[in-house]
Formats: sequence, C-alpha cells, structure tokens
Amino acid sequence: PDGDPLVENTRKADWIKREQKVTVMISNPPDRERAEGEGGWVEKGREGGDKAALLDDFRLGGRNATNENKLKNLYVYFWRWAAFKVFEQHRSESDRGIVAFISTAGFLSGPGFQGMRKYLRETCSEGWIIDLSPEGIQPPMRTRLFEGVQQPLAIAVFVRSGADNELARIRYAALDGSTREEKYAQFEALGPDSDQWRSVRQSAHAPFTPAAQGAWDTYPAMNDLLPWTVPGMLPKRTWVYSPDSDTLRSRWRRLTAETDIAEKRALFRETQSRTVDRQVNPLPGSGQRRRSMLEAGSECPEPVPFAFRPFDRQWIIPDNRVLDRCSPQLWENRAEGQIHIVEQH
DNA sequence: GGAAGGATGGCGATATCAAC
DNA sequence: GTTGATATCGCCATCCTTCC
Repeated sequence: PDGDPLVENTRKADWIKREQKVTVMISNPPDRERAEGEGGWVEKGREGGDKAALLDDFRLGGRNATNENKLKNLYVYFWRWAAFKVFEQHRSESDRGIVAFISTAGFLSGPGFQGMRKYLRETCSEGWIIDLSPEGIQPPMRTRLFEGVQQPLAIAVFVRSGADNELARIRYAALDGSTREEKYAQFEALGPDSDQWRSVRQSAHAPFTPAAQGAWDTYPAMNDLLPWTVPGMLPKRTWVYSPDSDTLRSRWRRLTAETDIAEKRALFRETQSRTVDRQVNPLPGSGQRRRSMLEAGSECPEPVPFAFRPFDRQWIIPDNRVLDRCSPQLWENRAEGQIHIVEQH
C-alpha cells in the first residue's frame, strides 16, 4: 500500500535503476545457466518496442550462434545490463564509467562469448582481468575462494574514459596460490602498477587471456596440420562399453530377454533421442534396415574395439539404437589401417 | 567395540539447450 | 537428427559421530 516504507524504498530504487546516471557498478552477479526467460527486457527486448534486446549486442550470430545459448545465464544478463547502465544510457551527459564484477570465468575464453568480448573491447578504453581460478574447473577445495563453487571465477574491471575507436587495452593477472590464504595475499599485493599484469591478445573476439610469450603464436595450429576432425561418440549410457566384449554380450542378452516393458526401458536407460521403441537408422556401412530395440534378438552385434579415452581401449556395441550420438562421420571413415588421433578437451 | 549412517571430497559422467 | 559446453550430477571411498 501507499506510504509503506518498503514500497517507497522499492520505488526509489527502481527510479534510480531506471533513470539515474550510474558511474560505477560493483557486483557479484548471480550465476545460473539455462536461464532463458529470466532476463526480462535485457534478454528479450521490451514488449511492443522496436529496438532489439540488449543481449543481442553480445551475439555474433551466424555460425557462432550454436555456442551462444551459453549467454542465457543470469550473470551474462547482469553484465549486459550493467554495461548499458554505466556505458550507454547517459552517454550524452557523461562518457565515463566503471563496471567491476566478480563472476564465473566462462566469458574470458568461451567461444559463445566472442560477441561479449567484442562489445567490451569496443565499448571500453581499458580492462583488468584477475583470474581467481587458473586451475580450471573444479579447483581443489583448499584454493577455492568460495568453497561451494566448482566453477572458475574471475574479477573483471572495465573502464570507459570517453569515446574513441581504439579497442580496449586489457591486462591479465592470475592468482595462482596453492591455498586460499596465498591467493588473498597475492590479491592484497596486486595494484594497478604491479608488474604481474600481462597484456591480453588484441583482436576483438580473442580470449581475455594473456598473449603468448616467446614464439608460441607463430607455431602452426593443430587444425592447420590435421584439418579434418570429428567429435567422438557420446552413447549417454554406460552399459554399451566395457573393457571386455563378453560383458557386452551378457548385458545384451539380459536386456533383450526382459519381457516387462517398464523394466526394459529402465535397463536401456532411455533418453530424449533413444528409446526402446524408436526406429533408428543403422550405423553407416552396416547395411541393416531401420528398426527399434524391441525387435532386437538375443544375439549381440559383434563388439568392436574403440578408444574410450587416450590410452584406454575398450569395446563398444556397434548399434545406432543404443548410441545417442554415434558420430556418423567417424563410422563412415572406419577402415582397415586407418589411424585416429585423439584430441583431449 | 563394531555397525550404521551422515558428511565430505575426488573423480568421471551426463543431461540439457537452441541453432543448424 | 546432430552438435558443443557446463555456479551439474552421481557414485564411491573415507572419515567421523552416534547408537546399541
């Protein structure tokens, strides 16, 4: 109701968020992936408005669009809103501002965030990246600044000090202490003029990670030497591979002998793309007809050896009905004497 | 004194989404 | 139907406390 102090405060806060010029924004934005629909007008644009959604400025579209579902994350919505509020909304009054966020570090180098990096480089004059988790995903407990957070984290400070056409000059430093306390000590010692700062690559889409020292960048990339790559198989069920092939045959017999349909579905481990009754095209080169698991007999397709992991050779059931992603190109190029190189990601 | 069960951390696996 | 990346998910060994 009117007059309620909480309501009044909320109105004032909304007014500041909507109308007031904000020069400095400091925050630890919430993080949640798959947050489509929770970004309000930042994500979807205003209803009936003719302007595109703010988030579109973080998108490259085209071939990169397949990676850009990663932008549907609460922390990205907050980044985009903060950048609008500080750098864009009141540009005619003042062209200066600072956004300083601690958030997950995915935007530093993820391919889906190339458009976000381009925006920040083009909008800002300078940037500082403090990588809090150079260990990568799931750092050891003792080095985590927040114990419950398995994701890599980073502090990013971006400054716009006026209109210019130069890309932002960005520096990078990592806190690589082996304990939380060491990291805090490194952080305390870090200042704007410290000599730990390393320059970040200059091009608009490049990761916010340091440029290579020495000759590394002059070496040929893996894709230059081996231009043909395909993803490996992703069965989405663990029973289809095993270190020995007899285990696979007995599992197959157990599954095909099951007459209770609910039990059969459970044993099969159904997913969105593979169910016991779905008709599935055969693997390339197998010459079988399109059929479902319900028609399968007790005879297991002859297991074939495959590279489960580097240096870990196992056996797999070569049947597309049990493989969510069989990687058809891989099967098409399966031939006697063919050599495959496994690239770890 | 030993069984039971919760809490924790290590480790590898997998569900999920939209674009294509 | 296929694809890439992830403040996840799930299993399991270990440690610790509680209970009988």
